[in-house]
Amino acid sequence: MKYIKVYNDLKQKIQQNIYTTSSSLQGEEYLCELYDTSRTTIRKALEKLKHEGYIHSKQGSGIFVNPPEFYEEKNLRTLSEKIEKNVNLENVLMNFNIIEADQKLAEIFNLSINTKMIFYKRLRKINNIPKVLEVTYMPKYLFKNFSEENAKGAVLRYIEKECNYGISHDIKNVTAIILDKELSETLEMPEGTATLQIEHKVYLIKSILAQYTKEIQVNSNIRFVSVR
Amino acid sequence: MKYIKVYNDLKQKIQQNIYTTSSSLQGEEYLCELYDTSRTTIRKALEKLKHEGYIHSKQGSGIFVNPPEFYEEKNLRTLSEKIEKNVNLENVLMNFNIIEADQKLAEIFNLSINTKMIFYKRLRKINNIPKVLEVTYMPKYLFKNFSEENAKGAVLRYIEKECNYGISHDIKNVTAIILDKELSETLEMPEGTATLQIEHKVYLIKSILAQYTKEIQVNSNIRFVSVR
DNA sequence: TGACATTTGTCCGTATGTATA
DNA sequence: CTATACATACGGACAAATGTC
Repeated sequence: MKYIKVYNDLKQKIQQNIYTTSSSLQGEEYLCELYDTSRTTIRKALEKLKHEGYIHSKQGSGIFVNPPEFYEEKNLRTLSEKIEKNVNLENVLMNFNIIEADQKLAEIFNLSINTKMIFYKRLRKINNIPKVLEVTYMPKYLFKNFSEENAKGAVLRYIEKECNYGISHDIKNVTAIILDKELSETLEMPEGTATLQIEHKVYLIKSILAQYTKEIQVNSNIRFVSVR
Repeated sequence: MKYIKVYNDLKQKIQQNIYTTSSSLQGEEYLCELYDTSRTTIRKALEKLKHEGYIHSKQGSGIFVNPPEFYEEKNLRTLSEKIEKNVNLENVLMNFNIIEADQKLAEIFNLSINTKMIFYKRLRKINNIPKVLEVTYMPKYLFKNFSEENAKGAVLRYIEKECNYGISHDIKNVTAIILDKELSETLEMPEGTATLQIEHKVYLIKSILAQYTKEIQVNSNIRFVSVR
């Protein structure tokens, strides 16, 4: 796929700051010659970069690179994709079980009651400091071979690479909660601290709900970008 | 613009539930004939609908309509765009002033210290119940005629329609806070309640920061959709 | 299992419209 | 006013995935 190659190459150049912020990208005609393709292909690559917040273009003027804050938080990234290379991410598995769906779970997943579900609870530590407490449910029939070992690793990566499922969307529901005694102990924070609770619904293509997660993040703020 | 017409028409049909969820959209060839256009134009309209979460397509298979939760919260909408028609939104202006930027504000807006800024604080009530407390800063030079009256209305609408500026992105930073005495009184909630504090940065095209807002929302959760 | 038609995805060339400098 | 650069639109060809017989 030619346009993906162009897209990847331009993205890399942008991330390496080869283009200074707001500087122009020498024009579509030039890029056609540089990559030896048609304008259609170049525009498709630019479209993708635009959609992900890397660039914007203006008729009659040119193509401009956006500052990093425009694109860094726009797409769904896993915790392991977010953190830098030199920090240590550890997932402490606190619970792992195959359970049967109760009414609430069945409704969330749009499955019948008593459907077999994978359940796990884990504490994610960065450089040995607790950061996220996660409770996750996944339908067993979609992930027949999912093991404790998988639950300790990068689960979204598992879904994509091992199972070959295409992840489509993640719907996040954010609320504020106050840490009770139990939570404050596991998260090593004072009781009464205000934290963010995030409910995730990870969907595969064709609207299949693959994962329902409730997580509590300590000491953190979330950043989102909406496009008008 | 032909593709916008196709886009609008299909969007309207989707929102009116003319297509049942996950049902197919009769195919590109069919749509070409229906709207009397080329496949390029149809595909451009479909691309836009895809980006906004209304549909997804699969090679060899077809075009499918997504359930409402996929698209309803994906784009930047103002409070007045979100609420239903029959509820009463009232903005109580608590403060309005022209101030000079201190160091922190100057840094946020990337302007020099003492630049003239519009400042206002307002309480947004829905059916007479306090919902959002907002503190907003906007550079005076961008909005020369901005008045108290404008601050009582729909400000994003003012930016777009009255000033003719194009809004590009909104970057939200969400944190959890606990209501102190003063906040709890204005928001009519018990002291100590956990709430969401959202910092907005509304950018125009070319990365110009038009508005910086800090808002506190009571009794609410925020929903976001990330695309993988 | 294999062959086939269908449907979306990719790519090219070309022409014209429109905002900007 | 003019040249430039992006935006829109058309038509055609082939590739790749899917569903069906």
